[in-house]
Amino acid sequence: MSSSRARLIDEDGCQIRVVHLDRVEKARREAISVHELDRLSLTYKVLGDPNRLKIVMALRNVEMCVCDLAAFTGLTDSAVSHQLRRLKDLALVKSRREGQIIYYSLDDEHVSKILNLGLEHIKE
Amino acid sequence: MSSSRARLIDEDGCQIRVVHLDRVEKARREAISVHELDRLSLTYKVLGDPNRLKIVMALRNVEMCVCDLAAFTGLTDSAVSHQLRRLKDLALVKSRREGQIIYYSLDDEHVSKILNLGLEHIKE
DNA sequence: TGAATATTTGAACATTTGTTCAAATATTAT
DNA sequence: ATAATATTTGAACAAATGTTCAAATATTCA
Repeated sequence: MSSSRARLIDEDGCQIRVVHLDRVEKARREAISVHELDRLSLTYKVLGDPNRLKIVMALRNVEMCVCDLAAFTGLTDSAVSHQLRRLKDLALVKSRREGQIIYYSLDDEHVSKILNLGLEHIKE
Repeated sequence: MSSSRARLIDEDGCQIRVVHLDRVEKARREAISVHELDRLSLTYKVLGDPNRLKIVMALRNVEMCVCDLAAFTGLTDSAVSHQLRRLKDLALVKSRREGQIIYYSLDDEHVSKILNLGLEHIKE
């Protein structure tokens, strides 16, 4: 029997109930760092809003500026700009300036791959 | 020149400023449905919380029960159960009962692929 | 049956989030 | 310079979110 019921003392010294001690320890050993976990969850979170996702989906096909995205989403320029900043902070989109206009596009191939996998998943 | 500045009348009949009309129309043509957009954003949103993500990451390797996940995450059983329900509602995890214990695991290959891509992305 | 364990549920609360509005910045054209 | 356009910024507010707590289910074991 590879996993059996057990008890475990956690960081605070409190005894906590555990069913499969070996599994919990394995999970702890293989866990990513808190920093990576936070970064990864922020990455998904930023895709987890319909309007931001709509923006990102649009950028799969073409480079667009704030005005374009505002027209497409029905949001104000300001709202789009706020959302683009969050997307850029997490390296999901990048931008380049051409005169007054700033063009946004997806940051790299990972982003469109994540979107495609998500689409496949919901279409089952 | 494939795209030039233009104006556009939106659904409300309001004139809205647009820089690249052709791009906006292309984005509109190629947009997924509102239903799909909502479902997709919910899928990412559910991964967008550190504790839920920690749960999902743990389930990449082993099947675990609520107690195991509570021990691993440091959350109460109740909190884990609430989060698992959300994950299950969006088909990110599935469960099977064995006596009193309910074992949770990832729903399908898409989920671990999305996690791997996300990890690759943040590690650049 | 009744006690013990594992999990779920719903309401309540504090925190976080997305949008709006007004004002600021940056670039181009006159 | 000044005006016009494109975008950004910060504060404020309503709405959504995650956790807690207490109580309810579900299953097993004696």
